[in-house]
Order: sequence, then C-alpha cells, then structure tokens
Amino acid sequence: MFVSTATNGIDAKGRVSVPAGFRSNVSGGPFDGIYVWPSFDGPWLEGGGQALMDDYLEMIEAMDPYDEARQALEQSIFGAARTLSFDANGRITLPKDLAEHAGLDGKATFVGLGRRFEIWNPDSHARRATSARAFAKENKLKLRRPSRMTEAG
Amino acid sequence: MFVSTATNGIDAKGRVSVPAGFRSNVSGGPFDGIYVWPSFDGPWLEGGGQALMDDYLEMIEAMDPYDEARQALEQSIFGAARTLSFDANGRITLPKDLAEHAGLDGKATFVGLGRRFEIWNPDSHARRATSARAFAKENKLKLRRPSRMTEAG
DNA sequence: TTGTTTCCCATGAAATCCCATGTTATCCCA
DNA sequence: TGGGATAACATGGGATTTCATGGGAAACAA
Repeated sequence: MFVSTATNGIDAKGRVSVPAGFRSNVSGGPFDGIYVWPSFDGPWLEGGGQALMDDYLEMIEAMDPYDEARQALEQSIFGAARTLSFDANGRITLPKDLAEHAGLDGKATFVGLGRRFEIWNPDSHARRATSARAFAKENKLKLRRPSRMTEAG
Repeated sequence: MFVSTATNGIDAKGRVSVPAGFRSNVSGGPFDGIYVWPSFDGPWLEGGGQALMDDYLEMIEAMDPYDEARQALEQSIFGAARTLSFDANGRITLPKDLAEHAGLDGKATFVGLGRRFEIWNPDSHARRATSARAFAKENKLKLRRPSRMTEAG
C-alpha cells in the first residue's frame, strides 16, 4: 500500500526519484514503473501501479457501455494516463504537460493514499495537508466500521 | 491485540525498542514492522500493524470519493503514516518530525489500545492516564456489551 | 545536424545491518 | 520451593548498504 509523503527534486531533464517505498509497492508487475495522469478534480497528478489500473478497469467495465459517466471515466483515466518506467536509479521522467497541470517546478511531493497516490506541488500540498488536518480535528473525524447488520447507506 | 504500557529509551540515532508484545502482534504480516503517524487530535503518535491499515483502507474506500471527510482522513492517515520496520533487535527508528510532533525526547511510552496503539511522551502520558482514570471514576463508567441484534450505526 | 531521450557511472547523505553487552525474565531441576 | 542456568529483551556503536541526485555518453528522432 502507498503510504507517507515525500518531496523529491525534479532535475533539468525532468527526472524525479519515486520514493523507494512506492517503488517496492509496484515491483513484480508486468512493467517496472507507474501509471500517472492528471487529476480531473484539480491541479495535481494521480498515480498507481498495475493493480490500481486493473481495479479501475474492472469498475468501469461494470458500468453500462453507453453510460456517459463511463465514457468520461474511460477518457479521463485510461485515455489520459501515461506509463512512466523507472530508470536504473528509480526515477521517472515527468512529461511537460503533466508537470504543467500540477504546477510542478523543481520539486514534486508524492502522497501515498493507500491504493493510489498523488503528486503535488509542495506548496500547494502543504496548504492542503494543513486544512485536511484541521478539518479532521474540528469535525472529530473517526473511522467507523460500516455496520454489517444494517448496511444503511 | 495491543495491550499494556511500556516506556523505552530513544537513543542518539532515534532508535527505540518496540515492546516485545507489540512485535509478536504484528508478526506474520507482509512486512516486519509497524505503521506510525501523528495523531491529528493532539501531540502523540498513532500506530498499528498491517491489519489495522487494511481495515482503515476498507472503511475509507467505502466513503464517497468527493466527501471532504474522506479526503481529510486519507491525507491525515495514509499521507502522514510511515512504515517503520524492525531491525534485528526489534527496534524502529523514529523520524525526527514524528518525535517532534509527540514531544519525544529520550524516552517514548507505548500504550496498547487493542487494535491500535499510541506513542506518548512519558510525562504527558502520565498526566493523561491520571485524568482518564479520574474521569472514569467520576462518571462511573461501565463497559456494556453491544447488542448483536440491533447493531444500529 | 540539432535537440531529445535513454543508459551508465559517480557521490554524499542517510538509513540499515551486524555484532557486542548488560539486565531482566523465564525455565528447569534438585 | 529455592536457586542456578538459560533465554529473551533492551541498548550501544561501528560498518555497510540504500537512496536521492548530478552529469556525461550513447542512441534516437526530427
């Protein structure tokens, strides 16, 4: 699972080290690298390994073929995703358009979120992390096991 | 299950022995170590094994993807967690920022809480334990077995 | 050619591994 | 049940490896 947050430098060639913990999490797949695409929710990137893409495929294929939402998801995820493979030192080269979408300049922050991860501009991420923590605290958020008896939505 | 409380020393390298009872509780997992992250509720650390994180992931993924609470929890738990693996002697190395968050300096108190545990500054923990006991006594708290029939969330 | 991408090697810092040791708890046998 | 033997645990320090990063050379494309 993808956990923790790390900020690595982007060099003049657009290369950035993927955190070691993320790399070991995708090792064993059919290709040695990750999938990355622009979030359709805001200025950051989404990413994951083969397992994530398999899951997404399965979820999308469960939808009606003529569902507009299905087509939008297919286009926004599979159509937009890139396969970025690791070099010998565990780096990927970020395509310019992806770096632009996320406003990346010199540094990139990798955020593990369990099954997937995100790549952020460090400053933007710091602001978002702060507000997320504040929200969690203010609202006394607690994880609660969904009731298996009632299963009320 | 994580139970009991133990205080161990933090050496110059930031290493601290995880209580043996905690270690045996997470052995057998895919990696030999624990997950630790800063509580968003106060100056202590939260921790658990793979099973806990799997549960949390399941609970979070049951929430709506655009729920602000979900994003806050994802960020504050998975984004903030570290995988700390045991060395040959059962120690972890506490990252500086985690030690700072919990005000740890030289010693750390591990508090077993069933499915998860907390790591405290020993002095802070002593104060908190005292007030917790007082609260329990004042309020005549009683443990009550939940009804298995209703299970209302 | 000219710019871009991929591969390879070098390096400093940081994390991890390995060995040694005292102390405490547990076991076993009389 | 006492007491010595044994194993488990917590701790300390040096050596080794991993990791992130930089730059050059070779392969490729325009």
